[in-house]
Amino acid sequence: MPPKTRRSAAETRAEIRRVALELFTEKGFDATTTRDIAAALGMNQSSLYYHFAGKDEIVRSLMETRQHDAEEFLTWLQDQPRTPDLLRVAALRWLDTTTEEHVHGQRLVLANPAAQRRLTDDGHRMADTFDRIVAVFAGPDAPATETLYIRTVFTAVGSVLTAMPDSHIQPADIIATARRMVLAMTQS
Amino acid sequence: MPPKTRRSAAETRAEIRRVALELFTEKGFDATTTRDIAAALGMNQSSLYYHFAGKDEIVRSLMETRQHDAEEFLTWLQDQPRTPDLLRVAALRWLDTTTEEHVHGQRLVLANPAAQRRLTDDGHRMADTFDRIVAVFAGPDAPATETLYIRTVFTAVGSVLTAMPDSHIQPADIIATARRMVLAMTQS
DNA sequence: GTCTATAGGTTGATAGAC
DNA sequence: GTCTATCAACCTATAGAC
Repeated sequence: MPPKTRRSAAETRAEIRRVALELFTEKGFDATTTRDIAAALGMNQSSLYYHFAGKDEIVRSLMETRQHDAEEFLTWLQDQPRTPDLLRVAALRWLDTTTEEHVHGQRLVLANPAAQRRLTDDGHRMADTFDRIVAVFAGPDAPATETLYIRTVFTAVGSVLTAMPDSHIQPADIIATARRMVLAMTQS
Repeated sequence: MPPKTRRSAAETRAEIRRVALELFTEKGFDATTTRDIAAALGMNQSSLYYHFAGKDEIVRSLMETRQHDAEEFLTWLQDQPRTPDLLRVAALRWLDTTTEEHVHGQRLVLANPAAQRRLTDDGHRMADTFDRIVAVFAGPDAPATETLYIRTVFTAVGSVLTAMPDSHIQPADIIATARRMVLAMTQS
């Protein structure tokens, strides 16, 4: 326990992130002003700039990409023998790397698709990696519906969140439902 | 063929809607200015206000809700005997009412979830109707994962669009993939 | 670290000529 | 119907006192 100080810089930074995540997810990034964030914390709008370089930086720090996870997963995937049940095994493995915090991040991204494209060039790299993951199962000559199907399997969490964007749903329930969806869509 | 006039009011209105749909879907509603829309049409920003009362009105006219379809579907659904395959039959029936134009509308909504909540109170009514549809299969005491699963089945088109937001994908392919997803998720 | 004050820039919308 | 001109409102970000 640190002695009763006012509030450390690191704590305040975390508080800003927490409030911003909530507001950006609920009202959208563009519609959320820096004043909104500051007001929710009972502080002045300009004080945010002591902790973050700007509004963009706040949302960027929240849109933690899973780029590294995805690349690691791709490496593993490409080393696997192409057994008939590989799609199921792989999709479940990917799902297992999804933490509750990732679900909150996914919610934020789905609530602000345009902002993600605008502000994170990491979103593009993530999309590239996903293309390569899908390509393991559906080559370049595969029909569009096949590619789409595979892709939907791997983005099951996003599917469930799209069906139920309400932010009070438990991340654990989202993940559990996504698992059931993956199982159903990969029955042989 | 109408005689070579400059451009009728109805035609211009349609053009504005077409361009706005594209921009709102790609850049997002908040990030798209009335100047952007006007520029894409080679006209002045203020001229838009002859055809629409405001920016909000344009997007509202594009977010055509399927409220009527959904209510009609709910009425039909509640009259059906609760056979084991009702979920599959019903989900496919709902899917069959989805036109290509609906897919474009869905894309717009998914690209601007916050704007929909802000500007259309019709979105809430739609959500209510969907709650009642889902309730036919998962009562109030059903576990959250069951409700989520049913909901995901009925929003299959949204799932596929979330997996692949690129706007160059053919609506027919989206619908076909959604059908395959519904079939897989409703195997008995 | 947080405040006040304000600069600097966009934006949605209106008024009125043609 | 479309234009020019303009405004009031709002936002992000900075400067500088405390």
